Amino acid sequence: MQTPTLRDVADAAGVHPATASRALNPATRGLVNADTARRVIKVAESLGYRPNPIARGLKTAKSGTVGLVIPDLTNPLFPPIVRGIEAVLEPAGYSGLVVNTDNDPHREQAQIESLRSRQVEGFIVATALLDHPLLARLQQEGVVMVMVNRRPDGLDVPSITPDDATGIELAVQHLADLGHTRIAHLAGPANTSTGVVRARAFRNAVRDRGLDDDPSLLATCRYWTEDSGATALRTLLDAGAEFTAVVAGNDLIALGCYDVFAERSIECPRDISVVGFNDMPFLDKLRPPLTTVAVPHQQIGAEAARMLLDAIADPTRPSRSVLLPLSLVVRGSTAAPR
Amino acid sequence: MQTPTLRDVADAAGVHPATASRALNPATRGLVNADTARRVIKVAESLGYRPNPIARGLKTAKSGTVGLVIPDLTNPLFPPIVRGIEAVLEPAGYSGLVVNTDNDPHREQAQIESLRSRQVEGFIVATALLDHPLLARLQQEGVVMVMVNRRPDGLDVPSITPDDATGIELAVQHLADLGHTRIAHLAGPANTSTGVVRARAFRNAVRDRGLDDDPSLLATCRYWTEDSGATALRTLLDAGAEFTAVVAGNDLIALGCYDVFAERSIECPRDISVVGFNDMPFLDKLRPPLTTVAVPHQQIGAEAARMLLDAIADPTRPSRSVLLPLSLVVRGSTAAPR
DNA sequence: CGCGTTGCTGCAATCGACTGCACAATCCGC
DNA sequence: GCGGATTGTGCAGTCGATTGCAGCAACGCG
Repeated sequence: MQTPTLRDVADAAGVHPATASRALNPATRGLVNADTARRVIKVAESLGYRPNPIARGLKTAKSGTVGLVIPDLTNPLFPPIVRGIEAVLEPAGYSGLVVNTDNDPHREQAQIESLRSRQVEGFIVATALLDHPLLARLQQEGVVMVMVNRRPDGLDVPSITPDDATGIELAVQHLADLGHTRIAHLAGPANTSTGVVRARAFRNAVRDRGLDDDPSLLATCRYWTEDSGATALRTLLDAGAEFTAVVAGNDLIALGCYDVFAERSIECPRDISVVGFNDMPFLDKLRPPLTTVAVPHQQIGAEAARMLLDAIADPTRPSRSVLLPLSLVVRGSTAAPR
Repeated sequence: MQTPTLRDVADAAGVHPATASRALNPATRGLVNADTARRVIKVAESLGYRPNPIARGLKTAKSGTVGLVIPDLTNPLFPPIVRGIEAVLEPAGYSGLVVNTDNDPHREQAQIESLRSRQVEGFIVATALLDHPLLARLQQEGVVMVMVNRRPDGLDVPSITPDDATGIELAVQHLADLGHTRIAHLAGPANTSTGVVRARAFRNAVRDRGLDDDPSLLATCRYWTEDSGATALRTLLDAGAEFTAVVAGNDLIALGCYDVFAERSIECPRDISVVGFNDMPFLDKLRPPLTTVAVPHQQIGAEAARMLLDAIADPTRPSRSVLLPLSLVVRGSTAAPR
């Protein structure tokens, strides 16, 4: 016999399947005589009974799965988030279905449709752009979801994001402490909330400290990539901007700076200091090791999963947004200006 | 109305649900009048009908999901493999459920049990140790699975692995061409097939080329980690072994070497050359950039998924094993010996 | 004209678990 | 010792799609 069914358990325990079902379900166990329940449970165990989630899902319209929508799993940012999510999902009896959108709206839509037809009970979305009609629609349809890392405009959705503003402040403060006064910022894409939030935080931080707040020290990257970072830095340099330090929108952009440094034999940190953002793995192996803002990715994932489970349990619960605190990891890419 | 059901489609098309079902299923469409089928399909489309995989799964005992068992998603080795897998699974209408085992046999067992109760139709396993009783048991029970990256002993399971032997040969050949004659090997753990295969390949390659085949030039790492790599290299160095190049069991072990170089002010590649294995991301950003053997991870994943789908379609199909070709990426960590 | 095919469609059961409702058994108080 | 309340269980229908079997119509052939 393959995996025993509820009926097998009921027969073996000498009760009706309905009774067995109630005995096995903690929520309805109270309806059953305690002795009977115990007996059923024992029989179920000895038979190695495992409820079939498919059958259960058919009746209850619950699948025990949630969709994880991320741009690209091979971006080192996301694996820790996914692990954090699964760490919470698993003990709750849920699993996550991961899909990659490559930031392509069509792909995203198709993937989300596919997940919905798979009856996922909710979504954790890491692909939110500032303006995101698809998510707005889902939201309207009452689909449960939680945003991580990004926060879309005008959408009342729970979100977990790092405290970008404070992170940027840490970076700027560190550079200011070292004596830098002309600090450039290579901002992330303007259509991502992360990009604009960090850029705004940068200007505020610079102003608050009375450092040079010069628009010519700001360049915006088209994508969150090394190449875009390199391009942005070249633009700044070619325009003749003068600065002794760079706050990069994220680590990949900072890596792009390293490429430009090599091209133009600029020495880091002697000529220019650089601070990244995210603390990707292996940054300490770079030469020089990259100073960066550490983001608790795993914790972000865990928090998001918890929030999603809450929302699934009670969809009327008002949406909260959580900002997670960051810290600066000082390594070798920052030093006092010459 | 929420998502329409088959019954809705049937009603709208004026046919019996059974007919609608047959019309919508390509495999049974032949049983239905072509006109009727066309009509049903059109109605289904206009209603936005999406079959409910849960209900379908209940009847057909198929879930459209497969389990992906990996040690740790945050290890940069795995994300590309997972993407490769999903790229193949998705168009076939399957999704992958990812679990992390952290190489803990208990956790692995629990995870696999959980996946089985979720009715996955097969497994892609990346955690295989050389001796793996659990997998042997599953195999006996007729569970469909495919192994990636590792090949367990005495288990007749399809597997996709990089052609480790050839990869190691490429590395050794490259070093020999540069003029190295005393080459050390920091082998991966002895309980992993990858570890022993590469170590064996190393000895053969060295012998074949008439280089020094000295047992004192071999150290085995306990784990596939930076720390283990560093420890192994220190052991070799402390024992007074003389060599001008190191072939590391993988990139992480090679990174461990970098740490030791920094500790003992050994200059790479001037004093010692290093070759890694896997071509993890961002290796080109190291100083010096790491020469390594590139493994087509995404392709490995894709191939594994294809094989698994084949095996699901026809479980009697004999198990094949595929070796994927590798290439050497020469960067800055190798040079001629002084 | 009658009988047997063929082709298409409908009926109803099924997968495994859940659940509203009815009914039986027990218990209580009076 | 009887009516009514309180448990505890069983019955049967349900979720949505699939499928073996039966039935019906049209058609061909003798």
